[in-house]
Amino acid sequence: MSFLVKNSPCFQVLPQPSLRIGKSERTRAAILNSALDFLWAHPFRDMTVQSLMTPTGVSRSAFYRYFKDLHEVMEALLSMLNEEALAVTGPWFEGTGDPIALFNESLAAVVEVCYRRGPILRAIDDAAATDNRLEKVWAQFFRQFDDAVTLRIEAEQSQGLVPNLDARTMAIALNRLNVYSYIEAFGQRPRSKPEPVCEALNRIWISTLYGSEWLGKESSNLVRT
Amino acid sequence: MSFLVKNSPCFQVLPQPSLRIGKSERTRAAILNSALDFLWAHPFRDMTVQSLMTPTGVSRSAFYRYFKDLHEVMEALLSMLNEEALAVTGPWFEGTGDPIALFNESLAAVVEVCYRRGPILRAIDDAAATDNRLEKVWAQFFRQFDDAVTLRIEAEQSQGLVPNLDARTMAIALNRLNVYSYIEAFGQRPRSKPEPVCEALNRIWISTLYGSEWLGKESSNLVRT
DNA sequence: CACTAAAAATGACATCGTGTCACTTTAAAG
DNA sequence: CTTTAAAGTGACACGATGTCATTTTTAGTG
Repeated sequence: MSFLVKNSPCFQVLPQPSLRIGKSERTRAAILNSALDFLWAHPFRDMTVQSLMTPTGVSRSAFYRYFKDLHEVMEALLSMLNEEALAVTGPWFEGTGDPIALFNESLAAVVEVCYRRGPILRAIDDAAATDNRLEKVWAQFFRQFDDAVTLRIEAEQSQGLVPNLDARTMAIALNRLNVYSYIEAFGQRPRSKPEPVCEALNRIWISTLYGSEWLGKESSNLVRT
Repeated sequence: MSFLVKNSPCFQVLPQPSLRIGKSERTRAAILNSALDFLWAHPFRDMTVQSLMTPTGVSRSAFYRYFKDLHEVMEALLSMLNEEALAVTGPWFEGTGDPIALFNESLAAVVEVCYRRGPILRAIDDAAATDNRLEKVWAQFFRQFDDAVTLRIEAEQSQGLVPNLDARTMAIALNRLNVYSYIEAFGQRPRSKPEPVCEALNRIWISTLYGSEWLGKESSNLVRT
């Protein structure tokens, strides 16, 4: 899931069948690409094993050599998405520097990722409703961000930047706000423009955590140092 | 869906088989009650036609006399939930009176409804992912609140109470915030306590729309009159 | 009470996607 | 070229769905 390359109509797992890797790896990647292609144009509920294997030219039953079932495919896509999201939110979670500026940056980057992967994000959420195991992994994905945001809020609270509130409850609410705003806006094509969504989320987070007087500003070294 | 009566383990459609109504109506209500009972203890993905009919003592195939499929059952439950939610949010949507006080009241009431119906709410969202028609009805449910909140924000803006922002985008984001916070907190048992959720949502809405200086206050007639 | 027509309920069946399995084909290494 | 493990295949059993012809029940009527 590392080497991602731009390809029509969406980012693919492997650019072209590389001869340097085993046949097994190539077929597995082909299936994942099938899934990305399929979900770009259809909802998860219409996905069947057949629909993923036909484009690969391999028989349906071969699918089960690579994945336990369709949900395991979705789990692979989720782990891909998770990598992309973490890569981009890391800076804010570490959190050395101007908190508001850092947040703005991270938010914009994560919105970009979810815009680009919108239909996949939606498909994962849909699929999680139909499978126990995937549901757990999806919940873990959320919890990971819940934990990080909770820590961040508590850190800011200890500096007096954020008022006294139940950090975890707030983190959970704000993360649901974001993910389901992404799914709503970017989950099915034609997708909404990302900028207004980013702006709205930014406004909500900043005014809730720091107060509305900080909107559109960086917190500057006045407060921080 | 009008006469709702408290009954273990959750609110039922009909208290006891009334002899005043036709057999057909009674069986239909029995199926809906089966669904409420089932979803109180199991996720939607485990629901089958059989699982709804066994408790009624009627054969599986009789189900199709009353509903096209399981999703039509969920549609009926959604319309029930919709009634309950509208009844409680109406006052805020009409919006004559102190806006912040009215909002507090409506929010608390809607949180109570979603707490009481948590597992059902979750089941509807899950089911919507697996059926085109239900997905549309569910989207309409959201749109109805998106429209109402948008109007309300615009009304406040024209009075100078709420800053200039994209009202619709904000309404969509805030509604997703609420519904998916409810689903997260109340969607599966054991459910979280409703009060902290209510408090967090209140904080987010108020500080985003009116500014953090209004937290915990009513806007009073100073501003309004 | 008996009769009848419509409503309600039933069991059997065809369908569809799933997951498994015994078997065949392929391809890489000696 | 041979060997052996990996990759791929077709056929099958399963489970849930939705339909249908048929039977049972119910409610109204003479």
